[in-house]
Amino acid sequence: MYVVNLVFDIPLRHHYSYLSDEYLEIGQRVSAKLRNKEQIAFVNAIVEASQFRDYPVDKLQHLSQIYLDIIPKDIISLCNFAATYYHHSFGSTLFCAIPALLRKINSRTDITLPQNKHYQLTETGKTYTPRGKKQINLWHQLSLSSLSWQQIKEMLGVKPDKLINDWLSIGVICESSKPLAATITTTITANEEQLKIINTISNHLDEFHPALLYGITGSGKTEVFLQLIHKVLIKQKQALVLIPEINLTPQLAARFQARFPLAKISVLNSEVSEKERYINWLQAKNGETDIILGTRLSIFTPFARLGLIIVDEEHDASFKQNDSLRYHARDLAIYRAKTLNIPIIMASATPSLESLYNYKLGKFHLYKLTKRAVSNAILPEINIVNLAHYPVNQAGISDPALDALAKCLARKELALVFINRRGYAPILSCYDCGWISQCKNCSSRMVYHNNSNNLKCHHCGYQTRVPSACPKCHNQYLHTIGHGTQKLEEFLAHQFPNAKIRRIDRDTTNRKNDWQELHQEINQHEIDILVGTQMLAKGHDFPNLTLVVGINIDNALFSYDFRASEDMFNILTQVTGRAGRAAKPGQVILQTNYSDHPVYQFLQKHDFEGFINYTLKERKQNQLPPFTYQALIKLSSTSEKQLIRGMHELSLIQKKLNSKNITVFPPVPAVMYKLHNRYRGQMLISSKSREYLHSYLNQLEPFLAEINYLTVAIDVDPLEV
DNA sequence: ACCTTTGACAAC
DNA sequence: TTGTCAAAGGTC
Repeated sequence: MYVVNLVFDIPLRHHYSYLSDEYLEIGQRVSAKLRNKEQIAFVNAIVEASQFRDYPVDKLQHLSQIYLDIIPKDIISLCNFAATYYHHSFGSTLFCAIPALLRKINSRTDITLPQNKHYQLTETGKTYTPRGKKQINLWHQLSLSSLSWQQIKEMLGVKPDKLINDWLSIGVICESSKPLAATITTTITANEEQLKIINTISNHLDEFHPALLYGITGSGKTEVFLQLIHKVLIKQKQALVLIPEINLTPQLAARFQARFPLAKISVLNSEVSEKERYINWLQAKNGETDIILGTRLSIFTPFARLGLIIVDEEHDASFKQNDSLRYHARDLAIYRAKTLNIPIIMASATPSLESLYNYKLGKFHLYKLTKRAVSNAILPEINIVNLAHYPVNQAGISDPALDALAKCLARKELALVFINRRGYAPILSCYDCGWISQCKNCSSRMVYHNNSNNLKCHHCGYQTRVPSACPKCHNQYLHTIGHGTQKLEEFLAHQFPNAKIRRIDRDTTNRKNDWQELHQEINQHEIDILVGTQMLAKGHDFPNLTLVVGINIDNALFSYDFRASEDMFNILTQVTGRAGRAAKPGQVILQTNYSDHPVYQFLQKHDFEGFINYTLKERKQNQLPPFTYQALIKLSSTSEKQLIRGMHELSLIQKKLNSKNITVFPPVPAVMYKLHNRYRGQMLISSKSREYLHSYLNQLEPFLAEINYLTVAIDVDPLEV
């Protein structure tokens, strides 16, 4: 008889003990009654019942069921680290890290994995005479190379089990080992710069080697990934590639598959069904998968032989999860690479200040790609249009920008107009009484969408019909304030009636097919002008694009969030990087009221390093990250009264604690005070030392647990302050 | 007397 | 987190 210590999906520190007749593995999935309710749990520890002292053994219950799934040790230790670092309960952390199918009590996990056997012709098989067109064709293919069950199925068009069994029994074919994933059909030569980096990193494949790959847009970072992955595949190891958004996945997956036709590549993101995720999880764990391509959540995928982690667009904020376990996938990836003793490549055209600072501290190795990969491709010329001299029209566009658009149309080349705001106009207002389109759930305005004739809140999703008159004073004439993608699209269609204009934002382009269609249309030169939000900025390659116009880009300059200008610089670098990727030179026009602002000066000179040094200096002066480490205590409640009570209690707690080497800012209402019908407040804690910050949070935690009349969360290394 | 809301507390 | 329990407050 054994006593097992179980981890449940509850936000508590404590774990619970049960009796088991069988010996169980650490990480094994079981179910047991907790508070009279059947729940899934995982084995945290196991001892002989006679050795157990913590609780009277005769009062323990037996666990109910034992499953076959086991969370591997390295994932458990990753969760342990994440739980400690992000001050989240171990139970909730572990349950975040596994496929949803494994979390639920009644889900079917008795899935048979897809067939992955391979077959080849035997010596006798080579003289066999198959009958029928399809069989002849199959036999012919088998005489050329071994084929997988899946490939045979595709050739026959039906389930091949019967034929395979027949041929196996008469000795025509036999099972063969899986062909090497590293087999490449196309070889692509890298340029000198790329080769040098590939060769250097190749020397560190068997050790922890945190590499920051800083490569300008279009410099061919992906080629570096592919060649390094190839080297990892040759060693029969697996690779994990983390990418920020799901938009880019199909393109990237296709490129990887084309390069490694025999590799098993699994995609992992929120579009993948729960069942498929579970299958991916199992296949990566048992070593069948060669490459996982996925969003932040894939950092928790178990691997049998992980050999390399790549974090593409390492600066991207979507690697940070902003609810439940508030982890940063890049940072967990570093931990994972360190414990596995493998290299990790963090790549970006605009690396985060945190990573660059880590390089300056000697923690990361820096590799630079400074040239565009396509020969002759040069960085676009950037023109700053000072709006003091060139006023804008009703759609927010200046004359120089319109001129450039007209010329681009005449050249029959593609133009991109970037405006980071979807909808028609961000506010609808009555000039008579001052009514504005306020959301009833949030402290934000509802955006006017003219195609659906709706007012939509972009924060909570609430929408209403556009009122025909002012709801307050019944004035017939309501006005829009500001510009969005729809307004711009409407204006450009009017201005250039013969141009084919395509709007790209979350309202038009949501599903993966949309992107495929878009790329097809662009490649067939069916589009003249793209109007879109930052969705367009990331990673896409539009060969004929030679003009980029940036509208309404000043918003971020004077934001409450100290990271806003960094984000804006990055997005603009990415957007402008779309222009002139092929042999044609590109031009960028940025409209601003603050043309003297350093951000624009650095942008214009393509001086990322200048911008970084300027921003680092500013951060140092103001004692901000990366020079200090921050944590946010976030409070929220549906009752404003309770929130105020919570903020008051938090400030009392804070005064009681020893805050040596810690700066604690008093609790304040959040910038978005009301969101989705919840009132929100926060307390910022900052310290020059990570250790001090963590020990302060440990001190604070038991007190936070006592504030149980509202939701309290700790956000370590928050990205939005 | 009876019903609903609220806060405190415990889970093996 | 979820669920129970008792006290408190309100209604018929």
